[in-house]
Amino acid sequence: MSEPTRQAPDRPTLDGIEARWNAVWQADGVYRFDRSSERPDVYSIDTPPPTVSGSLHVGHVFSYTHTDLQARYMRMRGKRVFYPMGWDDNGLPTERRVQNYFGVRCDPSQPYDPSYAPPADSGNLKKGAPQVSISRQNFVELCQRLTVEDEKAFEQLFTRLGLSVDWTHTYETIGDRARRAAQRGFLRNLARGEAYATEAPTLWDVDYRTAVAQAELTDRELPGAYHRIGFTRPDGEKVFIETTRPELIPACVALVAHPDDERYSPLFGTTVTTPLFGVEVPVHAHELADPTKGSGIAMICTFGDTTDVTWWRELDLPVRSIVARDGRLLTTPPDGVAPEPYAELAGKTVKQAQKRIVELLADSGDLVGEPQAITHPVKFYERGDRPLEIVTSRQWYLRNGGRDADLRDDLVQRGKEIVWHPGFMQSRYENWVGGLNGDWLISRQRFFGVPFPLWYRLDEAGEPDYDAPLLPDEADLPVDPTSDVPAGMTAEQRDVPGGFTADPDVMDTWATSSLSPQIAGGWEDDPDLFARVFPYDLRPQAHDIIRTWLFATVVRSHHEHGSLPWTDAALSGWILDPDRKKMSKSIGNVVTPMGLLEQHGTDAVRYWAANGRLGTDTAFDEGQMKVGRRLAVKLLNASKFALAFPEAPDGPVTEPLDRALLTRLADVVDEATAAFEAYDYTRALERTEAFFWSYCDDYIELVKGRAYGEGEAAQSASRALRLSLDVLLRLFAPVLPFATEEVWSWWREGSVHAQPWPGAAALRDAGGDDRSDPDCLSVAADVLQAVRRAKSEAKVSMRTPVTVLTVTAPDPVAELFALVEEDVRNAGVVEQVVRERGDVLAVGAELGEAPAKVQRSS
RNA sequence: GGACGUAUAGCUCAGUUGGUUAGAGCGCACGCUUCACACGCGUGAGGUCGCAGGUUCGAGUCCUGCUACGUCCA
Repeated sequence: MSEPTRQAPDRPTLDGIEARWNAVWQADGVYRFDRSSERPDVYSIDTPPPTVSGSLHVGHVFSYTHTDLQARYMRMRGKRVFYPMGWDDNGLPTERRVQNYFGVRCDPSQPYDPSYAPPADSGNLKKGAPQVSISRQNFVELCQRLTVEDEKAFEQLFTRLGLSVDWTHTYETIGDRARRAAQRGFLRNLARGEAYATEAPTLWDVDYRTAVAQAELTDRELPGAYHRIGFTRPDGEKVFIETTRPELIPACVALVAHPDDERYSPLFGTTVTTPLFGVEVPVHAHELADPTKGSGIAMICTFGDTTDVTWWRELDLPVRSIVARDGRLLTTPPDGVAPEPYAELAGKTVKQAQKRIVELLADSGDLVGEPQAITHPVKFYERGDRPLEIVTSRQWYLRNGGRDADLRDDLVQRGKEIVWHPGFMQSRYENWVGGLNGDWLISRQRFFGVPFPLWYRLDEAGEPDYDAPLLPDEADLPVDPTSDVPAGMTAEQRDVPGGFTADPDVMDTWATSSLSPQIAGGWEDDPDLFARVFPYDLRPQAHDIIRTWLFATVVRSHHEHGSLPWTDAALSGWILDPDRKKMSKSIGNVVTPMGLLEQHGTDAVRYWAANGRLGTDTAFDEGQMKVGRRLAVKLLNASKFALAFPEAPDGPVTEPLDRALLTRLADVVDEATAAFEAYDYTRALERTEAFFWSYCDDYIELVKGRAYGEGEAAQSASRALRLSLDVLLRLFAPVLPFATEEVWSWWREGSVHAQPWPGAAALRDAGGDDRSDPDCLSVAADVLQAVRRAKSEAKVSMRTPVTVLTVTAPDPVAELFALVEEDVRNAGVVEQVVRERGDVLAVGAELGEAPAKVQRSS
């Protein structure tokens, strides 16, 4: 540890302050978790693991600062803070990046090659370069290799931001511990019947070629067109439907209208024939058919949208699939569909097929009139580029209340048990849980993720037996079923009849990150640690992922532990650009977090972040950072002043002005403490800051003359200055960790961040209990302000003497003024004071000669 | 269409359980080299509290309706 300078420097500065104190904090382990702490003394934080592929942006700086403010407060309150950090390097973004960087492609059918080395020209590959197939485990190793670099950069930024994270507690969502936890969690879900696999129509991204979950959907408005198309009744009459997806006519399995729709009720139970393809399909009634939409009768296809799935299931219709997993039409038509004209559609993309089929319909006369252009919401995977299709596939699900009212009620109840900051975020949670329409689809047909730890026996025909999967022992986790072999089998039996095959899927990223409390806390790996931190105290995160990360974490904990994962959830808002839109990429790219920290200083950026209340979207405002920097600089300078006077021997604070100051500060301590207890760090800062500015502008000016003097009055000033500074530094420490530590080192031992949070009692004792005293400070400030106004209006220097100051006041105010008259005379350069009685406070000032201008000595 | 949130000075925001004349910072204007600070200090101007009703002795604050914006969900 570097030796503190033990006195204020001549010219205090913020330059270089971050690197200096970070080094000291790290060396001293100021933020290290004391794992001998018992649970009641611990404050544990379920830190969000940021996605590693990509870069941190201003929004991270914002919300991670919020968490750190609370962590620092709790630490000063005497809590042993468990503040780990995780990296979410598992998932699609990393996968894509590794493919491009190393020129590789994951092929789970490849065996693991322990000696594999990526191409030498990694990182400089041309676009479209051929990709080498490698095993999943090799691919995972490359992912880990690449993300290590990013994680270093992230740690550097977070350190520079002053996060009081314990960097000895980190994890990666693709790391061994996380994979072990995710697989163990899954196996236990499976054993309890909370996880199950089933073959069903599933929303499918044709580019990523994976199933996606409800939570990952987003609606986008797209242009489309209603095509009015005739179906033929047995008697030759036409029935017209209107559809935006005419290309699905070969997938049509029925028509449907509302049961009360008299236009179509005569058709219920009859059949019609599809145009072009000549398939006979039934006409059904169903409440979900909207009589006001289009012609009021719709075609049901397998599958155009989720309503089709509902109709197909409830009306017990056959499957006639035409869209393959790559988004192209299947090469052979479904049963019963005429080979012509299907043949020329086979292999086309959905879009190409639509164009051609519309031409065919127009030629055949089945298309009536011009297509009517509309815009309508279309479901996309949130990362996807093309609309989702629905394909039938075998997928793993985790019960989350989407198909089970009792479980849903339990999870809603869990939501009520969480203390939400701010409270209204609870309704976001309830809306989401109430709107679930299926269980959580957790399998993904991807590679870089946690594999499902399962194998299936193959029968003599090579068909897998899904009903009795082969499971690994928990002690062997994590496993990669594509490389590891189930007990009692040999590698030679892989993928041969009578042998076994691996489950090919990986888990959704959320299925791992939803175990972040378990992973960070050493669930099962380190039961001693886990017992000291779980359930956690705080889940901080942004409000947009309540439906994903927050809800998923609650589900996992509910199933596994029968409890909440944490007691409190703090939801940060968004960063808005100056036009009040969500921070755009262009601004986000120009303004890098590190650049901001370097330009304004960390404390300044934290000050801006601290001004954003939980749950409130906040404008990106460099002006606020400049204000924050001024505050930090001011703190250095005011501290230098307060410490400029010799430390008085222990003794009472005697002067009324000093006693008033301490009493007022006691009120601020109470308010700031109450605010932090309610996770309202913004109010705590606001109160502290307002006090501090009047401290500088009024109190210091008033006390200055006396402090430069000698005797008991000067000693009272010195004691009050040091006592108040000591408290102010601790109040500011969570927001301005660097500036406060700097000042602390000038005159105190240890780190300010290891000090107890200030209490009001000591200040009240020192300030005395005379209830009328505290107001003398505001009377002094009022009179001083009037003196300044007189000088300002006369446009003269503040050093201009006041020859006669007339103070008119009612008796109670006059008595207060009498207590501080000497301090006011000093501060205002007043020669003579005349007191008069009056109903309201009024001040008159006769100004003397302005002092000669002096050359400023430097 | 539903849920939630927001609307106060040119800008960013406070305003607690209703209670004197609605506050702060930034910006602006005018000044001041002042012995902690020119990365400073002082003073000042600036508001129909989104709109319309209602409750009340009294409404920025409570109730109802409406409008605009944002987010999420259909």
